Amino acid sequence: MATPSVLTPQSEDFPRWYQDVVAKAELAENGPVRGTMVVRPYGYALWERIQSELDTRIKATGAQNAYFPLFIPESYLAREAEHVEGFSPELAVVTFAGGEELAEPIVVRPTSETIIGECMARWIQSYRDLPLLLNQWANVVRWELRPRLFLRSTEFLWQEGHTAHVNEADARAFAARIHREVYDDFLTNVFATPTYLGIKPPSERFPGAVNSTTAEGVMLDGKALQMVTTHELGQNFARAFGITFQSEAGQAELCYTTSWGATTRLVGGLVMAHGDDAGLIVPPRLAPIQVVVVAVRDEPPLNEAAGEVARALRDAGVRVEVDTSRGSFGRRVTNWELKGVPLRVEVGPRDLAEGRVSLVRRDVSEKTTVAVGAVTRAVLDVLTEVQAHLWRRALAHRDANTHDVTSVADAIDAAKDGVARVAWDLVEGEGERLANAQAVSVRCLQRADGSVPESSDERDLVCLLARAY
RNA sequence: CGGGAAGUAGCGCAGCUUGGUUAGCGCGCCUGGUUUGGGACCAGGAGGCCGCGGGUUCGAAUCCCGCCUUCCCGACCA
Repeated sequence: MATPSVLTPQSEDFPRWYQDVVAKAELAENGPVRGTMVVRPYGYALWERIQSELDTRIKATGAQNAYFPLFIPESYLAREAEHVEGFSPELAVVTFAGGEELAEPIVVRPTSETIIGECMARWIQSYRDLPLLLNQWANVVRWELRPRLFLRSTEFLWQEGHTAHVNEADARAFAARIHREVYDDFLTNVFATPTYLGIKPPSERFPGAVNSTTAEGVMLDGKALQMVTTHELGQNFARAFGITFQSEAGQAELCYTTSWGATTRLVGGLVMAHGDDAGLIVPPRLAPIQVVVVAVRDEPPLNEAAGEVARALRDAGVRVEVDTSRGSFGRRVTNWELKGVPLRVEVGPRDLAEGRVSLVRRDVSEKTTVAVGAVTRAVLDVLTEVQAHLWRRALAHRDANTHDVTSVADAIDAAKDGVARVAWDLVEGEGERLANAQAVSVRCLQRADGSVPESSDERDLVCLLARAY
């Protein structure tokens, strides 16, 4: 079963391979304005699955969805000094509308802390109104100099959570909960992507945050990708927007706020975390199509059998599709492999004669046969195994590409094609500058045991360095 | 935004150096037929402001200028 080469091989040119997958799996294409992206139906189906899984988890924490405007008065951003400084270079600003020059320029949201902060200030009166837990699904715009589909686009889709709390401990605990129960749980159990959980060094923090967490994935080429992030915003935005509450004791106090997000970048991460030279590989629990049933020939008995198998699987809760397209068998198979459907059920004349069907896993070149009556059980088992195998494989890849080192020079060297782990004390300051000069950055800080620190002031932290998307 | 490469049919490309009939090829697409267990074959067919704008010229895909877009490498970022 030699796999025909329809893509640039990863080993030949990884960025080219990535683009080929995005194009040939029909995930997305470039829009007419630089940096914009047309997300095609299959790419959007992947995003909808991501949305659905995250949204369920977000709501389980008590957060509620709402929607805030795309347009934000420029003056809002200016109220938080670091925030405006951080985002100014990538803002799209509307200065002309309705046929005339605007009195005050309007910013297209790069993120919504400011406009939501202004609402929070009005909505929160008393400690009884806290915590206030909001989330929105929206598009945002950050003018990108070097766009890449999904990984870095000028307009992208995301979820942004925004919360307000009575004190620092509550805010910190909630951000940590989101990091763990929403993001890490999703990345582990659905996305099958092991990450390094940690906090960002001060240099990489969100503009206006006092602390940012990250989950850094290790892609197949050894580069790191920030998959998700949470921020403790301290009282910075509360101060800027007057987000105050009356305490139990009757005192006016400033809230502590958080924000946290996951973006369409995850689709790019999916491609680069699990794909191979035949295309995308989607973990079963994420896959919009978990099983495709392919009749080997376009003949009534085969089509009927394929339809029956699909019906049984659908009844068992499997997301299944029957391939009813014309064209040669090989062509159709190749297309499903490009799209990364985790399991293919083939129904051919020989199968039918023997009362069985063939199962072909996408993650490994392995074909098995199973009696028609046992298909559902077998498919469920195989999907479970594929999910587990993708996790194990990605974990092994992450660990094999992570190297413990004891000097800045070795760290920079090891980070050229992988992740370097080294004491933060060695790197902080001059070492970080040296690394940055070589396109290597500090991806996150962890405690020595790999757990997530509460702040970068903790002693004896380690840092992970890598090249990053 | 700096350095490099490139824009010709849906995709990949040739043609440009040396301006001149009707702008070609492969894949894909449409029609008909034969096929079908890993990208099938035959025949017929459709599809082009040659990236956009300006200039030179009797005449521009081809020469000149400007702009836009894409890709690679850097600085900024989820």
